[in-house]
Amino acid sequence: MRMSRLFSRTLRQAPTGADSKGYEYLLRAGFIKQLGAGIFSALPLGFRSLKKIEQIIREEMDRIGGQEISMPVVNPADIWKQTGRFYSIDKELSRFKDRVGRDMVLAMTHEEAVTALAAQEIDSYRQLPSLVYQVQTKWRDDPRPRAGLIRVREFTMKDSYSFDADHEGLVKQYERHYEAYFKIFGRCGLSVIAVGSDSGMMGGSVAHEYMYLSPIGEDTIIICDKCGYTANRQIAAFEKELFPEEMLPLEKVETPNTPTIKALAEYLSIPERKTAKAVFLMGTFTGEDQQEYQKLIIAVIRGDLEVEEAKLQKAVRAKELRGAADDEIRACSMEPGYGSPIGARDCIVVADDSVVGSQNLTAGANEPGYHLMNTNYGRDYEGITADIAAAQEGSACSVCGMPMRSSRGVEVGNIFQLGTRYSESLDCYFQDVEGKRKPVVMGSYGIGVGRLLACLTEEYHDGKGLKLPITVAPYQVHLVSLVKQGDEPEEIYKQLCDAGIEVLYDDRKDSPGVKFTDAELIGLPIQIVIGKRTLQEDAVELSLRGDGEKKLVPLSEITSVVQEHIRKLTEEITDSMVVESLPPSSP
RNA sequence: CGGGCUGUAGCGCAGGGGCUAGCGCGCUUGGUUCGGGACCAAGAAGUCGGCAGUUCAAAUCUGCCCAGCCCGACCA
Repeated sequence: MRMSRLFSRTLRQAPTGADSKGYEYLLRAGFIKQLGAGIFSALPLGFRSLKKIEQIIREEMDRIGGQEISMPVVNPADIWKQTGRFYSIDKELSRFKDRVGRDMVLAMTHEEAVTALAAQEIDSYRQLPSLVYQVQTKWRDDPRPRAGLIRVREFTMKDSYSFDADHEGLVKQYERHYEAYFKIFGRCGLSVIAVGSDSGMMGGSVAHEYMYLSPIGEDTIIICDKCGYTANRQIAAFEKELFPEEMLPLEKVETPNTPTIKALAEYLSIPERKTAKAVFLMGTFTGEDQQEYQKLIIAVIRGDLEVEEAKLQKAVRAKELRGAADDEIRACSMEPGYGSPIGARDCIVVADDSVVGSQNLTAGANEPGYHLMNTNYGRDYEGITADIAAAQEGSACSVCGMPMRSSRGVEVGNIFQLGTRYSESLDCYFQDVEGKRKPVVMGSYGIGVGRLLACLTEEYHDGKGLKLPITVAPYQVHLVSLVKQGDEPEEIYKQLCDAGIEVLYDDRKDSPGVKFTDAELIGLPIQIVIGKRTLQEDAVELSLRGDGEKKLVPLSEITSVVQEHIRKLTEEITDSMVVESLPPSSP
């Protein structure tokens, strides 16, 4: 491609709002352009990178037996009603009516569509196992898009769906994906870790997320360096130290101006672990009649711990949680800042293991300025008991007991064992060897293509611009011509193209400085400079992005030398690839 | 959805009741230059986010709306 003809251009200054370096360079190098909040166009350079990522994904999906298909972005709402997600998902799912008034949705994922499709195609065990995938646009009306391509509303996703006759089959396909994903990310040059995750709105039991560890990530990952346990904090287990004691009688004490655990512990001179904290949330539930209703939830946890809302939401099976307002708390006979489940009414009490296993905790008296000492679960109040505590930096690993660390991560892929939830509700059944009708056992597997590119640009840049790995860079070679006369540049360009090498050829009439700066900004892995000086020696200058080392290459050897570099650079990526297998004891 | 900030030329910004709305970069034309964001000259380009109001007069003041960004809520 000639740069004089390139549709996009580079920007000297980043548009405002480009807060991360990766995003800034994507914009400045002319890879992407924003159209609206969380809505982006891919320009030629960005589009080429995205295509390369997709190609890698296709190859690895094909390798594990995937067959590519394409499913519609617009779905009739019926199938979403049948699985219940039309009702259970909030505004993130965009709905509209067609001209006849039929309910339609913009697919945010394709479990419904693929299950409806499989229901028509699959009727015998002989057709199983099966695996289909697509690279398709998704729309999710995220309440707050941000961070460039990391969190957008419209995006491209590779989603695959496995169909099996039984759970063992599903596990096999799941394992294959588990490894294939490491190959995909590895070939792109991104190191990720797989962590156990919450299955969220997908339902199902086992799920993993692939995390690119970075401070810009919005997920918190808990990692045990000792034994290798990793999990999203939303489900991360940890060992809680309990403090069992003989129960003592309740005692009401005056505790002015102590609405927080910290203030209370200081006022009474007791450690925070001797207190019970009440966290009030309003949960949205769907009743048996499909009607939504709200109910206050009081989560009780030991004062030295924090509530993990995802765990809590799971424990109470709420569709949604939000912080409760003060008057909503008072409506249930409790007092914000001095609250406890003792004396509460019309609400759901959830007690963390920590308050079940530790006695004589100081909790609110539901009266401003007063607390109760020696409250005890079971004697003074009851409710659902569960682990609803958030693991933190330093929490003890539930497997080996060592202190764990926490890290931020970006979720670039996920895999779910769905089971039969979708096949049952959409009537996707097959006949087994014995002629018995059974629901197909399904798995669902996603990779965010744009998000992956965003992570790659976060990982691969320096002060001057991008330096994407050769496997995903839009072109392999940046050919910079500094000479105004002679046919050499055109000949070299043609020669490289004819050899099947991907070349971005800077044939513009700009000054050398402009060309060098743009070459660094776009950051293609191999850079070739043709100058008067080099031509006098019948050579060009070749350098690799990042190492700054320049060497002269004779004109006659350019193609072979470039091919050798491409081979080596590609090899370096594949050599450093680490493919892990699904740990046998995984959740 | 709550809180905050910002909308003026392609990008980055200045101007903040008064007469033809500016600057840098970019763009166009001509010339010079030619290995690290060159120089000279001449140009093109903005209904100042929208609507309404106040005023003799609004980019400027007020209200409403829209859009984008940041924090939070939220989120496969």
